[in-house]
Amino acid sequence: MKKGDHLFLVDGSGYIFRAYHALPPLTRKSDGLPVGAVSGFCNMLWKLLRDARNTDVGIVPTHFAVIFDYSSKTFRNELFTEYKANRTAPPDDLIPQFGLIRQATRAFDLPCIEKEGFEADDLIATYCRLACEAGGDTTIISSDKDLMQLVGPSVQMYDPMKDKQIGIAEVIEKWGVPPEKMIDLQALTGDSIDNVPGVPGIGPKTAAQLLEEFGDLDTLLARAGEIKQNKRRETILANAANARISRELVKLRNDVPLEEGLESLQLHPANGPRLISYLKAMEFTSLMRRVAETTGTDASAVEAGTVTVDGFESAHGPDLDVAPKAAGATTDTPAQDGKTPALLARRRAEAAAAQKLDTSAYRTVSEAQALEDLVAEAYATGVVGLDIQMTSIDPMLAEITGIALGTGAGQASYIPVGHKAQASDLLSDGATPGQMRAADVLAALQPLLSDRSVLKVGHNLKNEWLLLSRHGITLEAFDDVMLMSYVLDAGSGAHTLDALADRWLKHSALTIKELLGSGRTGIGFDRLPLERATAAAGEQADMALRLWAVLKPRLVAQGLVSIYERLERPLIPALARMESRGISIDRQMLSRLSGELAQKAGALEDDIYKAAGGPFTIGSPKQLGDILFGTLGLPGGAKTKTGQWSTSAQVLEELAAEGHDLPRKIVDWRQLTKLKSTYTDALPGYVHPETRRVHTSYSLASTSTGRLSSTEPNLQNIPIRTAEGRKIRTAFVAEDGNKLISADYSQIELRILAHVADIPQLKAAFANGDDIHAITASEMFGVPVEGMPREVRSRAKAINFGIVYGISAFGLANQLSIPREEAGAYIKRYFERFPGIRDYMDTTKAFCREHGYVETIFGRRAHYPDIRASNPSIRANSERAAINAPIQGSAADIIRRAMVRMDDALVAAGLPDVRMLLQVHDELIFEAREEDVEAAMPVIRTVMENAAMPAIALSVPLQVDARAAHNWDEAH
DNA sequence: ATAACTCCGTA
DNA sequence: GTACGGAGTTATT
Repeated sequence: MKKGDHLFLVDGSGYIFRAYHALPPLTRKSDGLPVGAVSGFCNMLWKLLRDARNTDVGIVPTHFAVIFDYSSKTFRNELFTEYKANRTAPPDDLIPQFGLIRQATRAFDLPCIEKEGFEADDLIATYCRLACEAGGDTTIISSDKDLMQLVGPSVQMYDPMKDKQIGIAEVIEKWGVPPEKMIDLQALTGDSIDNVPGVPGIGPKTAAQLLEEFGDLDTLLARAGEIKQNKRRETILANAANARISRELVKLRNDVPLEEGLESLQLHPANGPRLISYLKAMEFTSLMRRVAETTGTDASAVEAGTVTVDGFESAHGPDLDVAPKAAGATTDTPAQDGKTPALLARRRAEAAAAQKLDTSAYRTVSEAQALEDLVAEAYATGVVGLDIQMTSIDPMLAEITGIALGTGAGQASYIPVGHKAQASDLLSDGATPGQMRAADVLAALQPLLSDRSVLKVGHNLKNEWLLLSRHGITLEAFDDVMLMSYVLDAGSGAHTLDALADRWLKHSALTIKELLGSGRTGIGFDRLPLERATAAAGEQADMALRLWAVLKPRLVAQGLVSIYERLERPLIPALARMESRGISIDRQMLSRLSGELAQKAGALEDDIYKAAGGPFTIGSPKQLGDILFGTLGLPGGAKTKTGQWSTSAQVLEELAAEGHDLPRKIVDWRQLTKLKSTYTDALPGYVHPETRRVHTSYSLASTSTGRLSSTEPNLQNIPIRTAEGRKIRTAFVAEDGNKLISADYSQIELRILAHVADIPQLKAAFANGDDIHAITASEMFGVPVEGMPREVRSRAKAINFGIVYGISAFGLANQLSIPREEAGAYIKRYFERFPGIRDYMDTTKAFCREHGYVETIFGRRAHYPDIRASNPSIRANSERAAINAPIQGSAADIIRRAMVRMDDALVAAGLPDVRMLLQVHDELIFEAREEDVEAAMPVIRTVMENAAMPAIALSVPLQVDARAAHNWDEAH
């Protein structure tokens, strides 16, 4: 063991008792063997081994051991016969689990350590000392206070059930003394369960206070006479001997002679087949599935091992230790060289493409017994496809039409609940017969949907999540194939279910259009005959499940599991909650604004017609172009790609600057009509009939960079730049007694650029809180920051933005309205002053050319297949996008992390009523009761500013500005 | 009815 | 120069 290594020591015995009491009882299905604690233990080990990085530990171990008590007799009984004497025998259903847990440890291929005469705690103390001497760090997996004395600079504890780290600060917080005084504290308080006498009447608070005052136990006992409180002084004096004995009992021995040295605790890759063999024998289906996925083992090829059970009649009968009877899996060293998951992924893809999708076995479920059987089948499989058909694409408005569950390839069931008579049957509008009541179906499915041990696989499950939450059901344990595809293939190909089925299953699914028709003649899914509905909905659930089998191994093979699990999947509940909360708008104000805008636009229209010599459709660029550049003979500028004269704002502005009247009026008219049609007229139409609020929908998978997008309505493009536009923002308001809080990252993309390109001047400027554009201008033009002309700073600002967008001389020239040569000179100058930026751009382009994608600082990928295009213009487009994506995408990842943590952080801060409502790329908008606002703002800022941690320690600080007001305009 | 195009609102 | 979504017009189906 060496410096940088990290040893995990699991307190196995401690865990057994804790898990037994904390976790719900669980028995092996086939024979009723109690296995709750074993299951908890296995899940915990797997989590620590596979993704300790994703727990509060945040570290991947290099060494690992599980430590057990050998027996209840130890050297402490010689010191004090009554030690642990009043321990009662463990409960009957816990007894068989002791042996099973040791077997589990061996199945995990981990050292299982115990020693006669010593407690597990002594062994842990000894390994801690050895690791410390070797320069390594240690994490003790336990929350037992008896072990807290070991905590120090290189030793921490971790509570796996609460996902909480315990370091020096946490010990002090909990007990009021630092770890090295824990022994003295426990000597004073004693422990009734272990029969450690201590001093009667002294609890942790008093003990901490005494130790604070006297320093340590010996000093306290020597100077006990000085204690003012009579009773306390007397009991301490009378129990001094007990305190000293107690100290010996609680003090851990760190000199236990060990058979296994640190080197034998070195962690090696999981033995997939061996572990699966054990898990199969224990019938831990869902963990087995996860292990199989991750290690690239075909679980069906591994036979269940045998487990020995003491003190319990097992149907599996007695046998030796766990051992796979057949190592039928692909390899014994899965995941070791990275080839196996890739192989598995490829094999799965081939199998999926080869297997024809057969819908003939789909069933329609219309009675309680069949539904019950279906639920039982789902539990047995452990993973099901899920698709809910709704009456609207908007889950805030939709009712349930039917629910499809896929239980295996070609196996799906559809439970119709909301089908109505067919459209052709105009006379009856009643419900189709053969359907259960929605409420009964939901009640029957609720346990399954909320059960963490059964994985629900669907496509774009945010809608399902939101709909179910409206019915009081929390969807737990789900995977979303759309998000998996997005993580794997953002930038190359669509992520719709149809597209994925086409790509991976070589199956062309029925499109909505084919199924329901469209437009006037189209019907709703609820008008479909049950037979066709079953085929269509079953197919969706079936496809989702099959796609999962293809995409999950690909995630593993490409090392993208963490992105998916940290940055994508948890956003489903987070966004669903935001969408369902919605935001309040002032409809009166919008209607008043509409009137004003109409009046102003109308006045302009008259002027425009006069100047043009007659009425025409101002909104038609074609007609407008004809009039401006034909009839009126103004000098035309740019052309559009179809050869028309461009009438863009930029062209019109230039004409206006030359003294022409009409173009200015057109620009103004366009602005007014844009605001009216897109915002003041459209927004009220989105107010929900019941909540009276506007509920946007966020799309998680529609950008190439990782940003979200917002639709129906798009609340990410509400005006702000012009005074006229800002009025629209003031119509976004808080409820009475509440305020809106807007918190936005300041210059997050430039900060990320400074970090990834490692630019000393920019990093220093951000660290000092300087004006970044002024610093840039100063570097480039040699002008001092003090008294810098506005014009100089704003040029530098445009260049900074340009850099983030993958600058070109052409683009910068356009932006600044300067000749291209001048823009080119600026860029050259910029690269001279900041050579790191050019390096970043060159290496990013080269990386993208080599791999076909670029990565954010967290490892999210964005693909640019055109990066190798022979057409220079297409290639250059991809290059700029590739330069921008890591920056824009990293910023998107950071705010995603903040959003994932936000609700919990607010609850933990005692602010459960503060609601996150909107995200606008670098801004989050909340609604809070007025009395909560002051407390909420620092919590929000802290979560946002620390969102990159602990995964990435940015070399530049993040800064968040937060403001509260009654409306969005004033809050921003 | 749908698609393409142009324009413009945001970060 | 990056990333989006939506409205309106026009041409096509």
